[in-house]
Amino acid sequence: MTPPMPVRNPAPQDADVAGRLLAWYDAHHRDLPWRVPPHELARGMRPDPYRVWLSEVMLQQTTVEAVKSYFRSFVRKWPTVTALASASSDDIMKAWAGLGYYSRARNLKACADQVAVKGGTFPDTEESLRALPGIGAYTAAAIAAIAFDRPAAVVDGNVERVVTRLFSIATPLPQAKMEVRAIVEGLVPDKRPGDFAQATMDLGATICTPRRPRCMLCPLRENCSAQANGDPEFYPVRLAKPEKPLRRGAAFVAVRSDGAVLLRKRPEKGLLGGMSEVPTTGWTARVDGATGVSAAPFAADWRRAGTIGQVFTHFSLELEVFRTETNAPAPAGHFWSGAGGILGEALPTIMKKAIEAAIPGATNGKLGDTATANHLITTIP
DNA sequence: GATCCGTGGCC
DNA sequence: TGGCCAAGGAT
Repeated sequence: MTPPMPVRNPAPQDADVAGRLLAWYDAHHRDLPWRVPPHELARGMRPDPYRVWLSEVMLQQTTVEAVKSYFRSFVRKWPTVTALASASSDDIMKAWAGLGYYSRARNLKACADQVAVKGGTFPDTEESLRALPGIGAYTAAAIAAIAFDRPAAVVDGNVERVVTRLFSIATPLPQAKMEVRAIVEGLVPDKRPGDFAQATMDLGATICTPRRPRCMLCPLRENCSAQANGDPEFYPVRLAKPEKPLRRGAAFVAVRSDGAVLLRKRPEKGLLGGMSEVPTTGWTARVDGATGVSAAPFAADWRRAGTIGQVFTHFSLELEVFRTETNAPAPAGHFWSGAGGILGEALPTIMKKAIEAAIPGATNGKLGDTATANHLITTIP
């Protein structure tokens, strides 16, 4: 595919892009649990930096819908950054389980600790925020703009899409990032920079969507180069992604008569770092080390319970699940989950799937039926 | 700069 | 149905 012929239209930087976006935001902003809407800001209300920070970290590469319930749960459990700092890493990992990218939870705790030591007050500049664990260029700019009213250039995936369309930027991402940033820096208004950032992201989420953008409803359509060219969906151009290799392994679900499940903790760093898991074979390669019951944590009457799968960021995984019942003490490095089941444990989704395959109903609906149906592989050779 | 890091919804 | 993508960060 080739980019459409550029069409001359009023240059976006000469239009009052920020003014139009803010007016649109006043009328069409989304109501979100962590957001202070424009009419309350106008009455002098200020966002709580803790809630802004928490929501921004949760929203990294994660959809708004997935974040909502986790955000509510976190602020109910830990209303302030000091309260969060007082929590154990273990409790934070448990509360984060299912949201993904678990290094975020570890960095969340590290960041809360640092802020708590300084009296529980977040720094209020982009640079000082950027120095905290888990806060990169995007998150620092977002907190600075939204919580502290600083004219920071907030560039996320939404903004990249809006800007590459507005200016017909055919340079592939992520190569075009610097160009996009420079443009945004020129667009940020002195007043209401936080609302401007949120307005741009809301526009990207509801109007300037990846597929089938609703250009007829867009406040910027008159100045959008891609719209004038007739193919906004062409942008942004992205580099092709490498295909995901398939890895295989086996998972062992040992069930005690009181319903407890044998677990162990994964290393702090790396894939699913710091989370719990049922014992498994290795699965760092396509066929990794010991296979089948020879890799079980102890000899027992292991019965096949099915095969589960999950697609991770850079590989796909299939695990053959084995189950046994035993009341033996936990082997070294292992522990029995709380009697009655595994609810509340820091289990990533793939591990909940494994347990669900071995003990139907064990995850008590915390693993969606749809997800279970989509990933349970019933045809076993 | 390239690679590693989850999950769920969408068409 | 599977590829795409979402308010990215760390190394």
